[in-house]
This record gives sequence, C-alpha cells and structure tokens, in this order.
Amino acid sequence: MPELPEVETTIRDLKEKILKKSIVDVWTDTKKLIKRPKKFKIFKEELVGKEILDIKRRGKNILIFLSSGKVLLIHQKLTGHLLFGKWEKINKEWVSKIAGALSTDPTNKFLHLIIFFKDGWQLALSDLRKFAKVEILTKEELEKELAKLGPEPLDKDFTFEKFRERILKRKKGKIKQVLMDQEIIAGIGNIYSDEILWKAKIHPLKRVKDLSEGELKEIYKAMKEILLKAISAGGESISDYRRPSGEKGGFDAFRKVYRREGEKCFRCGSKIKRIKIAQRSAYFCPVCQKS
DNA sequence: CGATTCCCCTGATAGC
DNA sequence: TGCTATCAGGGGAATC
Repeated sequence: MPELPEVETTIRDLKEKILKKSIVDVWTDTKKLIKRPKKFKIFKEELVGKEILDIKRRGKNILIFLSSGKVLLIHQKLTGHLLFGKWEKINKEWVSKIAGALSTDPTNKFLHLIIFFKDGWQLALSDLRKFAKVEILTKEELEKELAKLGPEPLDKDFTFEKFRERILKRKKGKIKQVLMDQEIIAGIGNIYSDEILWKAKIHPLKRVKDLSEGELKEIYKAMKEILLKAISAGGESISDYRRPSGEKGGFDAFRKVYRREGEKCFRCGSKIKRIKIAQRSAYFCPVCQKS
C-alpha cells in the first residue's frame, strides 16, 4: 500500500513526466473519489486549460500544483496508484497503448480517473477498492488540510530529540500504532511500521512509556534507514502499489516481516507471528522483538 | 475527551 | 463447479 516511500517514488517519477504539461480533458466513472469540488463539472473546469507547475509530497499525500494557483491533492489510500501512459477506450474499457506492465498487469486496469494532456499523454488513477481521495484546494485550504499532519520523518531537522518529543505525545499508546499515527509522524503505514520495529528489535505492542532511551534511538535509526532504503528501491511490491510506469518497486528484496506469517525470522529463525492491533495486522518475531 | 468500532470497496481465497 | 462467507486496510465518522 502506498506509504511515504511509494508516494515519494511516485512524485519523483511524475516530475520527470508531467511538469509543464497542459490539461485538456478529464474523465471519471467514479465521482465519489472526487471530494471537492463536489460537482464533477466544476472539478473538470478547475483542471482544463491549466498547466502542471510542480509536484510535491506531504506525508502520504501527492500535491500537484496548478497554474491557476490551486492544488490537486491525491491520497491513494490502500490500492490507488497513479499511472502515466496512453489509453484508448475500446468497448467501454480503457486499453493501454503502451506495452509492458502498463498493459499486462491486472492491477493497472482499474482506471477510475484520467487526466488528458495536450500532447496526447495521460495521467490515470487505478484503484481496485475505490478508496482514493482526490480534491482541488486553494493554498489556504491545503494548508488547513495538512496542518494536522506530524513532521516529515526524513527531514534533516527531524532530529532524535524531536522524534522523541513527538512519540512521547502518546505515552500510553502501543508503539506500532503511534508510529502509524499521521498526527505524530507523517507517512508511515502498516508495512514500514512492522519493518522498522523488526529492525529495532521492539515488540509492536510495547507501550511508549516503557521504551528506554536506547530503544527509542534504535527505532529512530531504523525508521530513517528503512524509509531511505525503500525509496531507493522504488517502493514496495507486496500490495497493489505500482510506479507510474506500471512496474512494481524493488523493496521486496529487503522486506523482513510484513506478510511473512509462519516463515522463519531472518535473524533468529523463529516463526514470524501475526496479531491484530486496532483492526490491522502486525507481523513480528516473537523471539527477537522484545516486549 | 480518549479509545474503540464501524464503514467505504472488491478481488482473492477458503470452505462446503 | 459454483456459490457464499471472510478478509485486507487508511482514515474519517460514529459510538462507547
């Protein structure tokens, strides 16, 4: 699922592709993805004739800055991903004109929103579960929307002291839940919280107040290392996430626990366990992750 | 107010 | 074979 490394990969790829392009048309078959403006006709008017000036990431949000001064915000949620290519409609179905993953991988076939550029290229949102969120905001509305988010974990000035200060806002919380709390730190989800805690050798249910200074440091270090590693790999490949090219990321080579229930821990050989924490799966090694 | 539960959605998978 | 029940899960709303 798209977390910080996947969203970062997406915006880096897109920057190579769609900057300066002019929008000429927009299509959707799922209007409920578009949260505002509520009416699709107005949403479309806000896009057509505009140019893409810049693309940024904040937490798990993709921010596309338009020449009108407004911003197109896309949150991919669980199964959404942006694709860059050319499609044509054949018998009510969008068929990719580009060979490779874009046309063969079934995950790339759930197109629910397409933005058409003047030069014939297209930006599409593929989303099996239709949970993604798309909206156009003014800069003020954007600021308000992002105000709740915690700091960026990879910012240079997000020091260990700041990390500790953020985490300790949830003293009673379980560390996995706290790492995934977007108000505490932005961008970490289910996959990377598991991977971070495995690397730091900390049990996901451990309460924040019970973490030693040394353990907090291990989590901080693992967080930076894993997120950077995942970005350099181009994101994960275990879920529906795909890069704008339609291809999977390469993080699978480094994945240690997520979705490895019953398999051997790469560190100690014990069987990886899965438990539920707040409706979500948590994978961990019951032997080398200390509670 | 904080913590928990429900809900959005649909392909994959298990069970019969 | 084919049907039905269950599951996955980010985040916002509803509820405890």
